[in-house]
Amino acid sequence: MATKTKSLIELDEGVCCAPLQVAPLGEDEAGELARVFAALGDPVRLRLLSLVAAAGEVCSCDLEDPLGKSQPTISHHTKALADAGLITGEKRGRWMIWTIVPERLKALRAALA
Amino acid sequence: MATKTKSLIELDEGVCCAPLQVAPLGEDEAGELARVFAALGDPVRLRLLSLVAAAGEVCSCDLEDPLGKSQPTISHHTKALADAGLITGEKRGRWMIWTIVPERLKALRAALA
DNA sequence: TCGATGTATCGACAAAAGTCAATGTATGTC
DNA sequence: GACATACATTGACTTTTGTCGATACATCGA
Repeated sequence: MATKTKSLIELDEGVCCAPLQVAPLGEDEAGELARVFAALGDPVRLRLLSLVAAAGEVCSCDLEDPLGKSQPTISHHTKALADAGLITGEKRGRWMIWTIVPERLKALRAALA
Repeated sequence: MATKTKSLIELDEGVCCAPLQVAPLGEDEAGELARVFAALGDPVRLRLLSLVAAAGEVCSCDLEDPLGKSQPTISHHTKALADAGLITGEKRGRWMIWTIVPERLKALRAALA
């Protein structure tokens, strides 16, 4: 396999980019970090994330009512959070079960240090 | 003065909202938190923030070259970060000097806990 | 006072994002 | 097999956002 370019994934392994304060972010690092923060930059997604985090695991169907959004919108937001690596989904029967990815949150905290 | 509605400012005083994991975010809290994260959700602003953080203080004029953006665009982004409370500006002569607000970053880390 | 410099604002525009109704696709139940 | 349920995808629309040129404002030096 070719040497993979450094990515945010490394954050999950504790390698982590230099915290903001230390050295100016490169364009690539900034781009990937920004994608994750952008995923948090929507109130509906933040509440969705906190619902998942607080409950441990939640299916999509149990998110519509508390968030007050349509089913396609919920699906849109879960996908956005999953693409950002903040939650992960497992299909269980007809239900899609979402869980948070704590390492990802940890990595974000590190980047803000 | 009337009793002010709870705001993210309180984060700066260590009061802080419950971390994501603990309890579902209210709509107001989510809205304010999302505004801050949205400010971080752009690669140019992230690099701008890291430049300010790494240098301690920077004037707007010294941001155009490293970021490769026009002066109005820099002004636009500094305003966005300042509105989010992540940086603060002080006018010194003809220069606008920007500094990070470390308590704000600390508050964000706490919210992600 | 005049010209140069550093920022902010305005106006315009293209691109991206949030939302939902309609429809498609699995999965489970009778 | 037929129907119901949970979720994803598509298409369309509106709003927001990032960008820059032009312009206005403030400050300093000559």
